[in-house]
Amino acid sequence: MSETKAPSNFIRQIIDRDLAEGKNDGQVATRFPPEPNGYLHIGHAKSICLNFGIAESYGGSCNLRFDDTNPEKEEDEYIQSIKQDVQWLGVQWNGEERFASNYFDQLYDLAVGLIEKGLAYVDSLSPTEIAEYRGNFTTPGKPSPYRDRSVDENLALFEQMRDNKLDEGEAVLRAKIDMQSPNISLRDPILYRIRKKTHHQTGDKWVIYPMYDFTHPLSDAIEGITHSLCTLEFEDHRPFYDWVVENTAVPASPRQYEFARLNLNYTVTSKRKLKQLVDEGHVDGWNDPRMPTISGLRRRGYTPASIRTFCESVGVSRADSVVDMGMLEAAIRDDLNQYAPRAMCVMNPLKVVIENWEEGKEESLIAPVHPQNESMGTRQVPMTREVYIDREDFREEANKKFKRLVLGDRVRLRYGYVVRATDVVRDAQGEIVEVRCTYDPDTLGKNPENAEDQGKMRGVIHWVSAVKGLPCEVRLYDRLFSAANPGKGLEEGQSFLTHINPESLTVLDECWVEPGLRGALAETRYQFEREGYFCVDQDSTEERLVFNQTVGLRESWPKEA
RNA sequence: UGGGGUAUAGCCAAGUUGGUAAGGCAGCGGGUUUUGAUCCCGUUAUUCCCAGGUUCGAGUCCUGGUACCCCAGCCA
Repeated sequence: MSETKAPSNFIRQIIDRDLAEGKNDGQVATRFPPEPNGYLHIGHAKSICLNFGIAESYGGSCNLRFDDTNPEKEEDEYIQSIKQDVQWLGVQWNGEERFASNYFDQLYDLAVGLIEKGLAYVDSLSPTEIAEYRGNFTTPGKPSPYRDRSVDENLALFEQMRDNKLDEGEAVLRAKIDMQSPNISLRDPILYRIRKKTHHQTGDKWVIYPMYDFTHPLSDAIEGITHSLCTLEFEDHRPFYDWVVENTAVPASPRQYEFARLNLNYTVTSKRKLKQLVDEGHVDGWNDPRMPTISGLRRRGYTPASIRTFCESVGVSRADSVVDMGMLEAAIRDDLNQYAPRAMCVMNPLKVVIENWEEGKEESLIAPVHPQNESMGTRQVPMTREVYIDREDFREEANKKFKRLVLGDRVRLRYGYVVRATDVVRDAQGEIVEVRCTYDPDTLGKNPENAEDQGKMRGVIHWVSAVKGLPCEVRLYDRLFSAANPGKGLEEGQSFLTHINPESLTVLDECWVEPGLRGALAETRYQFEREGYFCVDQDSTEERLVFNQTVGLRESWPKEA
């Protein structure tokens, strides 16, 4: 996964130092711990690349662990999709996938241990009372009247919680730390709550579930994780993470380190918002090609390698940042440019008739599959009297900067002959429906000798035979949101949804692609020359190909063309 | 407002004990080119949030400010 040396970042420096000091017996163990409550997105890819990348370069291991402590939000569908996405990204987790729920028995015992040490108690305050007693930023919390229950009473009550003798909200188990702490997450954080809900892994075995803050350090310790990497918002929880590790009988002392989560402009990377886009039908599912989900990027045509190099290029730091979408696009262009087979596809067809080309004559032109990689071989492109070119590639008149077909001037049909536009045919509305041309038979593989006398030679354009080409559908995508930071700067009551770009999807259903692509399988990627990178969509059929535009080619146009 | 963090180019981001600002993306100029692509060459911070201070020397140390982010779920 790393041809290049992984770049320096503060986490690698910490690990280097730990190793130099002989910590953890020289071992490095990380984990990627998603909650199965949604699909993975590009932000998770950053975490995956970080955790698995570190494990790989230090000869360590990385576990895949589902943080499944809240049966209310989780589903098996998400577990399956997460496993598939992680695999697709090309990393391999250590052994079988783990579940925090695998440790529920141990966690329960550890909680009992805390009660026995007088470090945890059952609180019978109501949820609203607990919030009131917690205080706020300026007001310290105050102790619950139940804070000083005896160990025996706590033990009995916790058992009642577990044995389904109490109702939801009637009691919680809390750590006894410091209700006055300026760090609110230390004001007797809740360890267990009652949730009478069937769990996707443990079924109805439990009616009490441990909280993330209690579960995570223990799961890490149980699995022998050495470096537990999470995002910045958990910074305030680190003292409690350490408290849990110190005060329970666990076999290891993992350490938590926080890094800044990935933000991309013109999109959202919050599970809540992505779920809303799906649930309300603003997009066509989690794998809609406009979604920043792993499955969406995949369907869009992104490769695992491009996502990995992107993650490497954005680096890992503790500074809040918003990465430009252009970086992601640069990564996929760079990857695909190297090996994507080239093909010609006309998306807005305009018929061209070559008047001096014999009726019915067909010629097979030879074109390289890749201009810089001869080993990819050649392909055959049929040439006929009638071909399609893109409407954008023809103008009745244009200045010299326009390097395409202009009435009276010449242009090369890529891999074929030089043609000259002689006339146009219009329909009743006056719209051009056809361009009449002549071709120079002596220009295959060589340039015309007569310079300007037949009109200016302007450039090279792509085309597809009107009789041999394959009709197809092409889906063009634009950014999902029209604002760099969706939802920002709006009035009260407006949500990020008001920034959805109404033109994020354009379906072109009268496109023509060269016949060699017949039968191409879903996810096959091409560069449509002069247009961009495209991949075959899963909606394709034998009869009709459907392509998704992954990304356009880089464009450097003279300003006033 | 109490606590915890972060500030280096348009966007990410390196910068080890203070020694004279990496790299990528984007941009700009030029060359090659049967893709306005690719590739190649060159260029882009006298300056590191601001103000003082220490020092022969500060992005790195000290002092004081400013801006932004996170925390008051029985979510993760």
